[in-house]
Amino acid sequence: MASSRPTLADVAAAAGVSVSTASLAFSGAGPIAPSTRDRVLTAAAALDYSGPNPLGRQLRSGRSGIVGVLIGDQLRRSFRDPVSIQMLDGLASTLGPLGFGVLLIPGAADEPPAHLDPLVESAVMDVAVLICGATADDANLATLRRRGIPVISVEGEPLEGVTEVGIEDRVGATELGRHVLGLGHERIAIVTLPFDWQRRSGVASPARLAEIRWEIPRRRLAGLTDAGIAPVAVYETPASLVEHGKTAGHALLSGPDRPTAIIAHSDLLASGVVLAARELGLRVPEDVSVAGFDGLDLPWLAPDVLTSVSQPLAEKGAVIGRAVQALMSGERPEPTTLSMALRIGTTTGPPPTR
Amino acid sequence: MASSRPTLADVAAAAGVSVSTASLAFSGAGPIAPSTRDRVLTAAAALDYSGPNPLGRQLRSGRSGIVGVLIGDQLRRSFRDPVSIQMLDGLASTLGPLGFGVLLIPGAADEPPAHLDPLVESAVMDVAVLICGATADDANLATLRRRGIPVISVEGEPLEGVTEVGIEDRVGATELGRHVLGLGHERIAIVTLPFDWQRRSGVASPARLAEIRWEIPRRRLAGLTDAGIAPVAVYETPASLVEHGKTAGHALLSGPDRPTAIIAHSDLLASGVVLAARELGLRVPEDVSVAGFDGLDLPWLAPDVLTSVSQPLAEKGAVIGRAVQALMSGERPEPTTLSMALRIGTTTGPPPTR
DNA sequence: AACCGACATCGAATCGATTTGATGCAGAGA
DNA sequence: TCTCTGCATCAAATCGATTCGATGTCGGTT
Repeated sequence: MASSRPTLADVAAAAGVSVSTASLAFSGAGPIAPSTRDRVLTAAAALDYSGPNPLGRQLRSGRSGIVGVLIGDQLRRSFRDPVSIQMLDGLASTLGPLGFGVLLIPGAADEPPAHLDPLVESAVMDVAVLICGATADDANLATLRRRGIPVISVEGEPLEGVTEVGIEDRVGATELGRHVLGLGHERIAIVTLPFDWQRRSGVASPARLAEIRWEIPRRRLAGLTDAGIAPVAVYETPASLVEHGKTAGHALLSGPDRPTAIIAHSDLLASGVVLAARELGLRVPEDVSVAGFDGLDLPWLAPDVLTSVSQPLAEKGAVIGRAVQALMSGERPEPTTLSMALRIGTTTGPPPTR
Repeated sequence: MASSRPTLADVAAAAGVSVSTASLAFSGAGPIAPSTRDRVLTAAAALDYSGPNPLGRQLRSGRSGIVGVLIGDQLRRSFRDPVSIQMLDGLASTLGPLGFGVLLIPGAADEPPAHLDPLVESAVMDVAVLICGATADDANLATLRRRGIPVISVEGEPLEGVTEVGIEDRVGATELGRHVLGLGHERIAIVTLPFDWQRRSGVASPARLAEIRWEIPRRRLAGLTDAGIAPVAVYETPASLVEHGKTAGHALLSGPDRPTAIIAHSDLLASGVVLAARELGLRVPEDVSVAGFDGLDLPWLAPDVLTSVSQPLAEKGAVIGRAVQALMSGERPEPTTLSMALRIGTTTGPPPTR
């Protein structure tokens, strides 16, 4: 009593009212005389009571106000990608004012995860957001379903009972591809996001290209094919990081018959390619054109601006936030697909005349 | 019953045992006959029961398994800094296996925050971590104290009842300063982290230098002073971002009597300075030396390696994780101060001979 | 045969709040 | 004066689990 923190019952006793009345004084849900409320609040202040314990409230209401965000990768890697960060910021900004908190659930260090994440199994959450392109055989997804937690999937494949939020990246890729083709390029190479857990690094064989597991590289490659691009090489990277783009750029630009244009599946990869080109003494875009994906502002490339396809990251976060809200009010929100916009920068131009 | 999810009581009824026995079957805390446990687990599987509801467990135990991390800034800005990310990754990696989740609590968009963050006020958490250098007058800190939530403060000022985790950045700054002085530099400029909520941009006046509110720039400046550096200019930036470093670099290196060395309070700022120097046609380190703080790997500067003072970011996260664990077992963990290590890269050298 | 201890199981209290339905009281209308 | 209405208040049930203390049963010891 003296040692532990005061409870609503203590406050009610001190104010000389019942627990229910004290509850009403805090929640305001129900009729209460102003004088009584004041008395309760005064007693609470005197006891240094900091408001109703959220645990009790949660048990009663069945709501925790927590949105679990499954990163599907280690934070270290995932959060070096501004794409994740900006979306998460948009999400947190939308959710915060609604009283929701974001619980980070990082992926396992071993890939594919051998054991289920204990947090997915046991953490309290009202809604889960898979921000990593979920697939149907995802073990985490199965667990969330069993627990009865509504799921929002970002850029994943369409799944039964899951709210989708996506971007038109296939269309965006096609636009980007058409832009590059329109400049007159014929020898075009592609630097892709990882195909699966293997996260290989190197030029992908036709066999490898036929077994792309993850949705995002598949869609973006398909979009480029739609544009009519027949790449001279498709280079797979282990993650969307500058250094992997650099490695790919060196590999693609060092050999004979180098491509005149390189299209990367992310701006981070593309910026690595630009850096590699510069290191090799190649001018961008005079000697080689480079295009990316996402539409980020990359200060270290300035004054160059990457040609890219912009996705509305903050809006993506906001859309997810609204979907969370809708799920909490018992609605089944519609799947949303956000459009992308071609951004022509300074890193693409006509191919060199030889 | 049929509509809502099954509870432990339903499982117990189906298995023909009491609720307490069913609880024992799941928790394993107490003697139970293997046959009985099997019966309960079978009944649970038949009912599609996914294990005890964490809300109920939490109310009883008073523990939520959630660690609140107060970012103290917008995610967007804060997470563009690899320092925060890597530390957060270390923290999440340590906490995850212990069954703790990380709840992100972003700072308000308006600065200083006019209203209290509702999450600080009401979110469930066992421990709060202030990763942004807390000051004594922090409103969030007061709220957390009132709620009786133990607080861990990273790189903040020493505060009553708060567990400190810090780095020896004052000492590190001194080592870095000695290194630069030892090379023979006399005209040294400093690019600092923001002094307070105002987040000004530009050369700081002596008056301004006397009223630094935030701990980190104050300590790092003090460390450089300890080394015997009397800077020709101290340039304050609004945030630790590449573009702000670039702005500062342009301002400091464009005028007459430019400094021969620039020391920045973060690697991100320092890398901006390097980029600015390159844009101005200055060679690093032949024309100007640049040093940073944190010891990050910045792929876009390669093959250059920034001279810097490394802090053990992953270890910092791990130390915080262990402090959380200690606080949960009722101990009062000792404050920890991690040491830094001078890393001499390729961006510092002797001053140009004129 | 009486007793004791170990062990499995159960009933009931507990955690801290919300919420429903009941109660009491005051003022208005007949 | 009696009743009816409306409002403030309260007692008790509820949310879903954990845990303490009690009960019952069985085997073994003296």
